[in-house]
Amino acid sequence: MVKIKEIEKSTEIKILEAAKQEFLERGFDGARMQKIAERAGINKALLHYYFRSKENLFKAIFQSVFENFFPKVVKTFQSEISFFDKLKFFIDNYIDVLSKNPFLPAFILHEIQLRPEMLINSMKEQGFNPSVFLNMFKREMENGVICNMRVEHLVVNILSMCIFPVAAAPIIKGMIFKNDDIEYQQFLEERKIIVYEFVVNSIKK
Amino acid sequence: MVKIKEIEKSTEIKILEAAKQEFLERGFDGARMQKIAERAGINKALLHYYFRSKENLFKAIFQSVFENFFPKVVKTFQSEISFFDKLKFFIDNYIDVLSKNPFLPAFILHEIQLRPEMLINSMKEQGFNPSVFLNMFKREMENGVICNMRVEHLVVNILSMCIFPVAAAPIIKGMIFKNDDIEYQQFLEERKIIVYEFVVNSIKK
DNA sequence: GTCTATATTGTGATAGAC
DNA sequence: GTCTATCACAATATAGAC
Repeated sequence: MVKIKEIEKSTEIKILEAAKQEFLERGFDGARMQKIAERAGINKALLHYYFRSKENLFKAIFQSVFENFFPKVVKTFQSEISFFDKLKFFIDNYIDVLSKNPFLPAFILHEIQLRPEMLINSMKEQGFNPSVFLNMFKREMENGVICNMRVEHLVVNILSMCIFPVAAAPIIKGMIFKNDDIEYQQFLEERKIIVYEFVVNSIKK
Repeated sequence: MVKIKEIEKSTEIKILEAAKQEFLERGFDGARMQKIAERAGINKALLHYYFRSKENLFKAIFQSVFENFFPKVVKTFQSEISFFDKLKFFIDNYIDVLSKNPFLPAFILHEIQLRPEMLINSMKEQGFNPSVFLNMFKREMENGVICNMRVEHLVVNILSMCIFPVAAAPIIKGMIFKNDDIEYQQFLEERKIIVYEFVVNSIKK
C-alpha cells in the first residue's frame, strides 16, 4: 500500500502548498487561481480537476490553517509542570509558530470579518474548545496562585500580546525598525520573555 | 465662499463615505465599484468621473482612515495631568474609537501586508511620528515613575491589548459570547479598566 | 455633473484531446 | 491525470448623449 516513489510530491500536496501560500498572502479575494497553478508548477485546469472550485480549495486551506491560529495546547496544559512553567511554555511556542507563519494572523483576522460561519465550521471540524484554556486559569485563581480577575480578559490579553505584533509586523518594522527584518525578528524573540514577565507581574499575588 | 445648501451632501462626500464603508468591510480586492455606487446612490460612471480609478479612490480612503488606527495623541500627552492619567485617558479613548469602527483594525492589518508602501505614504502625508509616544514612556522611566524596560515592548503591549480584541471580534464573540453583540460590547467596555490596571500592575515600581 | 450604453480586460470554470 | 483552448461572466473603465 505504501507508495514507492516519495521523491516527487503528489500533485495534490503541491496544490495545497501553493494555495496555502497564495491565500495566506493575498486573502480569498486577492488570490488568483492562475498564480496558485504557477506556484504549484501545473496549470489552472488541474486545480479544478482536484478541487472543482476556488471556494472548495479555500475551505480546505482555511481549516488546516485555522488550527495554528489558536494552537492546540491541551497536552501542554495537562502536564505536571507548574502553572507558570506552562504559561512560559505556551507563550514561547506560540510566538515561535507565528514568527514562522507571518501572514497567518492578518489572514485569519481579515477572512473572519465577512465569513464568521467559517470560524464555526472550523471549530466544530477540529473539536476546538476554548474553555480548556479558560478553565486552567480559573483553577489557578481558585487555588490562590494568581489574583482574581475575569479570565476572559486575561486570556485575551495574553493572546493579544502574542498575535498582534505579528499581524502588525509591517507597521512595526516600518515605524520602529526602519524595515530591518533582523532587528524585528530579534524583537519578537525578546517578546517571549517580555510578555511572560509582563503577564506574571500583573497577575501574581 | 461658503456654500448655501448644506442639506444635501455633495456627491464627492457621498462617494467617499460609501467607499469607506465598502473598503473597510471587504478590503481593496473584495470591494466592488458597483457596490460603492449603490451605497452612494449614484452610478458607476460617476465614480470614475470623480476619482478616475478604483486604486485612486482607495488611496484617498486609506489615508483618511489610517490616522484612526494610530490615534493622534500628541495633544493628550503634552497636557499637564499625571502620567497615569494620560495612560488611562489614552486607553479609554482608543478603545472607544475602535469599538465605533469595528472593521478598522482588521482592514489596516490586512492591507498593510502586501502594500507596506501605503503605510510609508500615509505616515509622511500626516506627519505621523511614533517617537512622541515612545518618548513619553522613556521620560517616566528616567524619572523613576515606572520600572525600566524597552519602551517598544511596553507600547506594543498596550496597543496589542487595545487593538487585537476588536480585530478578533468575530472570533471572541463566537467562542466566548455565543455571538451576543451586547455581551461583547460590554466586554470591550470593561477592558478600558482592565487594560489600564493590567499595564499599571506590570510597570509600576 | 450625471446618466446609459459599451468597450476591455481579468478570472473562474469547462470541453475535449492525449 | 494532465494539458491546450475556450467559454461565460464579472468588474473596471470609457464614450458620448443630455
